Amino acid sequence: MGRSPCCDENGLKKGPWTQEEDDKLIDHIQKHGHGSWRALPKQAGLNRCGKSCRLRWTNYLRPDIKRGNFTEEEEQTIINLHSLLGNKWSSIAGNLPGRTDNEIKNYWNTHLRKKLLQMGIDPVTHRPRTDHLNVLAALPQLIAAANFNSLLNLNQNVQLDATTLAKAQLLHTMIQVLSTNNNTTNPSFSSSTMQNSNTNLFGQASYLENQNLFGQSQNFSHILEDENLMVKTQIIDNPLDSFSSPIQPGFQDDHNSLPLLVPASPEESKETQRMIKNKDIVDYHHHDASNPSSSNSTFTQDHHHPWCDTIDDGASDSFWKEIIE
DNA sequence: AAAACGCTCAACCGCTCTTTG
DNA sequence: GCAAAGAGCGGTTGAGCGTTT
Repeated sequence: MGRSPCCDENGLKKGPWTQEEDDKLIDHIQKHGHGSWRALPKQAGLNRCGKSCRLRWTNYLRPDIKRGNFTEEEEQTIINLHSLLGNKWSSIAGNLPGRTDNEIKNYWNTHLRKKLLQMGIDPVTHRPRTDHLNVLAALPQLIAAANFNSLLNLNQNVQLDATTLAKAQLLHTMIQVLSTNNNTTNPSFSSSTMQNSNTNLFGQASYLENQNLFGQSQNFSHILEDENLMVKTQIIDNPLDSFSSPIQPGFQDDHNSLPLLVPASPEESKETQRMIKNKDIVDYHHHDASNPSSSNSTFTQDHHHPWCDTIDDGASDSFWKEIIE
C-alpha cells in the first residue's frame, strides 16, 4: 500500500496551527472522540487533512502530554532503550508517560546524540568511538567495570562472569596491543596520545555510571518481549551483562575477538530478531560453540568458554596488579 | 546594528503495517 | 488471497529564535 491520498488533496491548509484551529480540534475530539481521522476535519470544520489533525492531537494537544525539560531519569531511560531498540521512537515513547515519539526523537537528535558523542560514545552503536581512539582507550573502562565487583551484592555467578569477562577483555586488549603495537614509536603509545586517551576515557567511564549499568533498577524485560528480543531479556535480567554493550571496544571484527555478550547495535538487534523469527535462535545461542572466538556466540552463564580457564585463577587483586604493572 | 550562523522543534513527507470488505 | 483504506512510524524540513561575528 502506498502513500495515503489524503495529503494529496488540494486546498488543504498546511503549516503551523492557529489557536482557532487548535480549539476546533480539541472541542470536536472532546465531544465526539477522534473516530476516523480522515473524516474528522470535515466534521470539525477544519481545512486540514486527517493526518495533520492526528499529528497535531497526538504530538501537541492531547491532554496527557507532558511538556517541559526531560529529567535525568527520562534521559537515562531514553539512552538505555535506544541502546536496546535503536530508533524505535514509538516504543521508547511507550515507556515514557506523557512524552511523544516526536519529542523524544527531537530530544535525541538535538541533545542526547551530541552528549554521547562528546563522551566518546557512538550514538548508533552505543560503543566507544573507535575512529579517534587508540586501542588502549578501553583499558580503564574494563578496569572500572571489573572493579564494580566490589559494589555489587548480586549472586556470585553473575559477579564471576562479569568480572571474568572484563578481565578477559582487558587481557585480550593487552595482548592485542603488545602483538600489534610493540613498536614504541607507534603513535598509539606516544605520550600525547595517552593523554588524549585519558581525556576520552574519563568521559567513557562517566558514561558507564550515567547508564546506571550496574545498579540498573529499570526493568526493560517487557519491552524486549514486545520486541521479541527474548535473548536480550535474558541478558538484561542480569544487569552486569549490560556493560558489555556500551564498552565493547569494537574487537569483534578481529579473528581473535572475544565473544559478544549481546547484539550491541541496533543492526545486530535486528539480526537477533530475524533469527528468532526464523526459529534458529538455538543456533544463535550455540553458534560455533566449539570456537570460543566466534564473534556471534552469546555469553551466558550456561556457556563455558575455554578461554575463561586461563583467567579464572586470576580472580584475586593480584591479577590486576600483575596486569597493570 | 545587522548579517551570518547554529539550534530547536513543530510539522510534513513518504513509507510500512494493520485492518477491513 | 487480494486490494484499498486507515493508521502509525521514522526521517527530514524549515520557520523562528538566540548567539556570534
